[in-house]
Amino acid sequence: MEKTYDPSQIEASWYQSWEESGFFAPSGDGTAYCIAIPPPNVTGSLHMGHAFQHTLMDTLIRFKRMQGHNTLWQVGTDHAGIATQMVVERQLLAEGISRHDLGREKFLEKVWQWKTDSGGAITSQIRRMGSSVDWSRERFTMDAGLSNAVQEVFIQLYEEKLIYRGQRLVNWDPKLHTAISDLEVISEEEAGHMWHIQYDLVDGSGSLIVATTRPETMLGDSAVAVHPDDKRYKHLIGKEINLPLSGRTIPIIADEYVDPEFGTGCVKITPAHDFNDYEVGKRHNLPLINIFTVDATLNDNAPETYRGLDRFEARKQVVKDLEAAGLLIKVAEHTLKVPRGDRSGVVVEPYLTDQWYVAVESLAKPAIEAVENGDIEFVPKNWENTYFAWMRDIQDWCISRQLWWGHRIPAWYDEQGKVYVGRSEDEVRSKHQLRPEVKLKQDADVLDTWFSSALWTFSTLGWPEKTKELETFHPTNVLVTGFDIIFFWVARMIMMTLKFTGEVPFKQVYITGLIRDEDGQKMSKSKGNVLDPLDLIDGIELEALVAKRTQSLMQPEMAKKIAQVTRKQFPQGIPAFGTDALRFTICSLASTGRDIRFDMSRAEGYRNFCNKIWNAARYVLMNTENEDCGLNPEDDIELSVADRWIISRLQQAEQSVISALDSYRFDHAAQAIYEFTWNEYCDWYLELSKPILTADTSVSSIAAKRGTRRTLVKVLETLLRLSHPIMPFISEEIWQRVAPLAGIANSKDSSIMLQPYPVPEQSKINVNAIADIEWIKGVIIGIRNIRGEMDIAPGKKLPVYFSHGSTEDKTRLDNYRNFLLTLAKLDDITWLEQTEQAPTSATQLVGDMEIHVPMAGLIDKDAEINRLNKEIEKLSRELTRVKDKLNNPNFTDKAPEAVVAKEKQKLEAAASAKSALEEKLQALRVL
RNA sequence: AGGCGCGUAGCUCAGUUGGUUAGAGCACCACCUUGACAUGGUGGGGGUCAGCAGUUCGAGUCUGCUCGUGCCUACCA
Repeated sequence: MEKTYDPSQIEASWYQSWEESGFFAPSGDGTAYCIAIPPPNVTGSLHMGHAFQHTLMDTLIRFKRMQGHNTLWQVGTDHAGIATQMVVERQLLAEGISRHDLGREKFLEKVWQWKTDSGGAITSQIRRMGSSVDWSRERFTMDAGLSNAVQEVFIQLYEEKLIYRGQRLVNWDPKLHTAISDLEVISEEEAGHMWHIQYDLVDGSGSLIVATTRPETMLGDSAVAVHPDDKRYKHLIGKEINLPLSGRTIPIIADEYVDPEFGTGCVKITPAHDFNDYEVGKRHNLPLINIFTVDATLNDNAPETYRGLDRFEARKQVVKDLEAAGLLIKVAEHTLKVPRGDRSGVVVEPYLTDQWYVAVESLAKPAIEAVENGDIEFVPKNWENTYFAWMRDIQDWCISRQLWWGHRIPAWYDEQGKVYVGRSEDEVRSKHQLRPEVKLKQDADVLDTWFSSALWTFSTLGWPEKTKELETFHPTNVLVTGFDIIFFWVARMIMMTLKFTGEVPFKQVYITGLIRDEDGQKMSKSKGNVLDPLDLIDGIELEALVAKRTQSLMQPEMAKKIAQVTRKQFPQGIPAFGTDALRFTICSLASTGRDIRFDMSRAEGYRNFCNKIWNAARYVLMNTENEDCGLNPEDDIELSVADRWIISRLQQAEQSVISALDSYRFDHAAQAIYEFTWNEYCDWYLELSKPILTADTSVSSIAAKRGTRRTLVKVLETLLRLSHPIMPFISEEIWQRVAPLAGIANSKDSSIMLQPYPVPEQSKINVNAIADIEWIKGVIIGIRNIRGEMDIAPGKKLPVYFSHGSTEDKTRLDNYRNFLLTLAKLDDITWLEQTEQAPTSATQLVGDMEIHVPMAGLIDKDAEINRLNKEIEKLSRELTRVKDKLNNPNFTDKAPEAVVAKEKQKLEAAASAKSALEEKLQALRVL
């Protein structure tokens, strides 16, 4: 093996080998365990959020697979209607073509082409993450099977009147020319103005001042509203006013909606261009005057001078004209929430159109109950509140989009506009007995992308067919996703799946936090702080990183700043950490219920951890390959205290990892593996194995060497299996070499990923061995402490004396002398009986036993006095604290006996340690 | 306006049902290239657990308030 772990060397081939061997497919044995991947955009690329979620899902899947479950990780991609269509349209635009120039059919061909060309990127990136998804079952939301499911669902909902067509105000995106759902509108505060406009009464008896943030919409006003109880305006209710600029007269109406405290207490009512005004208009039977075209330019309902103007141009013109007419009373600075389309970024208009809706109320009810009664459980649980809050106030879902890329709505219209819904035009004709001369035209719209996503767990398993997969793997076990799509996706999945399968889509929902950069900022292209998981795996040069981050920015003027920041943050570029280190980092950061700041230094630390495992394996192989590892049951085997100890600790580590993974505490699982591997196996066990393996057979028998080799190999082999779900590549690479030494037959078609997951055995935990090793560690650490504090060279061999020891200490010394000599680098240990006096020394305590390192030329008296003083002071502080506690009758009376006993023990230990050290101090002082 | 979080070492974070002297990694200081590993070893320094009050024998942990901070939902023209 190479001296240094190099992920690029080992990660390249394993994935392909696993995939080709069909290891990712369900085994067919055991209880089913299934995760449906949140389908990424087919033409997208992997970002940190994916890397994060995929790591967690793969860890679960590999864990369950090794535990013997029949696991399926269902993979697939989403057609991502608007996003994909926009990309292709942008490409066409670069050639000077619009989609309308091409026509629907040709355009769709282009999109499919683009999907074929670029759709492989995301799937190959998923592979790089090591994700053990079943590629043989890969699905796409627009493939035939899923499209069929979409159609069936649409038709059934329509027939049950749960899908309907209606005319109402929707959020209209004037750039994309489509309706979007409430969820796709992002409202953020922006600086704007509040214009105060004077509307004169028709009878000339006075005027009203109306305050508005959108003066241009006054061209579509149908009324002015005041609060019915507002004394200032009560007498004006029912009167008519002259609407400036448009020559119309509109009434003054009274409506509770108006807040008399806000603005002037008079509100202009524009039912066709404001959601609230729309409701007011309905209550008062006001006419809807639509003044916008689909582009949000002014249409023929506006006075002639404004026609054709863009809405913002029109606003300027209206303000100017009002000013000229002396009707503009005041302009005030005003911050307001501006609704923008999440894809286009342009201001969305409330716009009156015909759209298709899902009536969600009856679907929402069982979906709420499923979470209330625990059929579906959110992890962490507090997300259930978010879910309930939204579901209990859910609005009908606008599912039609005026796009071309997507599932076409299976509805046809005759020339009278009558709607027929069915699987095809033929079916519609025969079902409704339409004569051939009746002309039918299919609805031009497509469905919201999330409509097909909502069917994901069951449509991918073959629904509406009653497939074996559906029966076996549905409901799926857990959905791993971000909180940002709880409404978009999770809630809608729950509703649709309950409706069509009678089952929940998943039993648990694990909600991950958002991945942020080191400064806690959201990663975004426009901020130039995006980390590409592939760059963390493979590494990237600074110049390439800068180029990548500054390429094709929406705001090119940001490029300079982004380059600057990037150069400062990554002066050396990003080193290659490898997939395993990235995955381990992700797991260790994945504590529940909070966002994650991605910290590069953590990744570096875990890359080092991989190197540590790698080198531990080198050591083990070096000592076991071509050696007798005790596999022959005929041979005598002797296990050392270290062997028994590490086996005990391994059981405990296994238990920790398993219970952590069972409760989605990936951070705890990672930590347990890290600590066991580094702090116990490497730091202590490997060191303890050295004296056994190198000693003369008169000191360490053949059977003992065998036992230690066997333990070295077996523990490592188990540790690899324990780590495999988090670190699939390095564990496989090393396992292939180690497994035969551990007596596990492996061949080319075998893999660690098919091996059983470790099962802790209580009977293998040896408490005596644990106590003995603690003693050994205590002695060694005590001596090392003296070395460190006294500046004694680490290589310098020391003589030491033990005094005031018990018979147990004596036995341990007799048994473990060799460990102590080697690990503490001693040349001799002298046991002193109670009556014997140690030479002048630096002293450490292990329990009541004293360890003495003679000063003789090595140790500075004053330094030792200082060190003792420091220790004694520490003990004094503790003594005071414990004494106070025990002197408090409230404590001794009320605290549980065990707690009190513990405190008493503490008191005794501290007191005796303190007096022992004080004695030493005294002795030194009189010297 | 409502809701949900967060605030623990210089930084990023753990800390189960309240119970040793509050932990880890990175960073820092000193010493060390010893035969797995300098992507390493050994030793060490560093925290008023945001603040205040309360409950309790005992609070990082429970309650209330305050401050700071992040997000979500709904919105007043």
